[in-house]
Amino acid sequence: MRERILDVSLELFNEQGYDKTSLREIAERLGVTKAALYYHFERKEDILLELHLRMHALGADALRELNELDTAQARADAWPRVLDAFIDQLFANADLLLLHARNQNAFRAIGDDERHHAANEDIQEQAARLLANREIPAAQRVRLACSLGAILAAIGLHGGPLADIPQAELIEHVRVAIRDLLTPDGKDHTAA
Amino acid sequence: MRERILDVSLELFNEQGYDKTSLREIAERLGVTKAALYYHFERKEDILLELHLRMHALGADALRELNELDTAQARADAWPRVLDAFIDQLFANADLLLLHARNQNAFRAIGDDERHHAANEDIQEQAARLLANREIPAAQRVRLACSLGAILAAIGLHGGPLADIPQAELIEHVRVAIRDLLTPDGKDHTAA
DNA sequence: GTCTATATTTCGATAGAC
DNA sequence: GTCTATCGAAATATAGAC
Repeated sequence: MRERILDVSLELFNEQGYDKTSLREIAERLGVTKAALYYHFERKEDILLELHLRMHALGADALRELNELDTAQARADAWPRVLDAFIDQLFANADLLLLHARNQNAFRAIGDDERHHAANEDIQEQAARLLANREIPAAQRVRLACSLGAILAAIGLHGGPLADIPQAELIEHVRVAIRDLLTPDGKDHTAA
Repeated sequence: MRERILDVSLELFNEQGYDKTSLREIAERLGVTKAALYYHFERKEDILLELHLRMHALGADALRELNELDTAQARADAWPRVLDAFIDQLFANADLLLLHARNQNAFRAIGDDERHHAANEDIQEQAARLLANREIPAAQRVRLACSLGAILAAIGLHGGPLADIPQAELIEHVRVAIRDLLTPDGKDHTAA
């Protein structure tokens, strides 16, 4: 049941947003009453928190690999490879990603919560630390940031204007595009 | 006064999100009462709508230029140039962009509103139409989508992990990166 | 585990004086 | 144009029976 609540909540949060989704709606779609939800989750925030932890688990492995590398340059160099493997995983969990992209504000409010900062290292914090690392050339840091945004945009727009493109094909396009983005090619951009 | 309300609202919406920002807070920060706001805006939604119209105005010119081109291929070809000029404008209005990125749900709710669809063509719809155009090769459409996401990410992260990079430098990095992203370079990605 | 009922709070919005 | 005061709705959350 706890699982069904999380599934339905994720659906509704993505459709209408966290704030505009009431517990009554979640309960209705589940065929139960509002009060029943409180048996499984103490507060509404806890539902969102649990969904957040799932995304945290998603990237934990990949980012751990990055952090085990010694030098900052080595981490930057490894990024393309890690990112490439990452893309599949991100697309496979598009709904979790969209939840975060579309409800940044709601998650920020949770950030001040106890358990969030307490227990485990957040994936977002790890990514932020990498992007903030001044030992990496600024140009490369910007490209890293752009690559994340690019992937997220592709996933988000796959439900919209890019809906006609089969996912497998879309992923391949993204993969190649990201590789172009992350590998400066010294092309003459000043044109003729 | 109407201007001050919009300024403060934009601030608060970006800090806490549209839904979690109450009219009471906006009024408090302005040193007036809630009721005073209702003299300038009939509904809370209207504040958000007005902010939306400002972003619409932002891109209207650039996108009009695109739509005046005849063939779909011509529009795709012109995109890099338009986008390049666009980037400056987007960075100059970062707060408006972040508002939209961080409150997608709130804006979607407004989309069903009367005046929004009635009067003018929305910039987002125009961009969506371009991205959905099947006359453009899928690979290129994906790259267009990615470029938008990349720019947005750079702007969003400039307030965070990339804060130490001067804006002028950041913009230049983005400009070059986007150019790499939009021009497939036939590099051998299969590596050695 | 789920229910009915209700407490509590907060918000958007209105009425009318100044 | 701004105020005080209040309405009505909706949401989170709780209490206690089954």
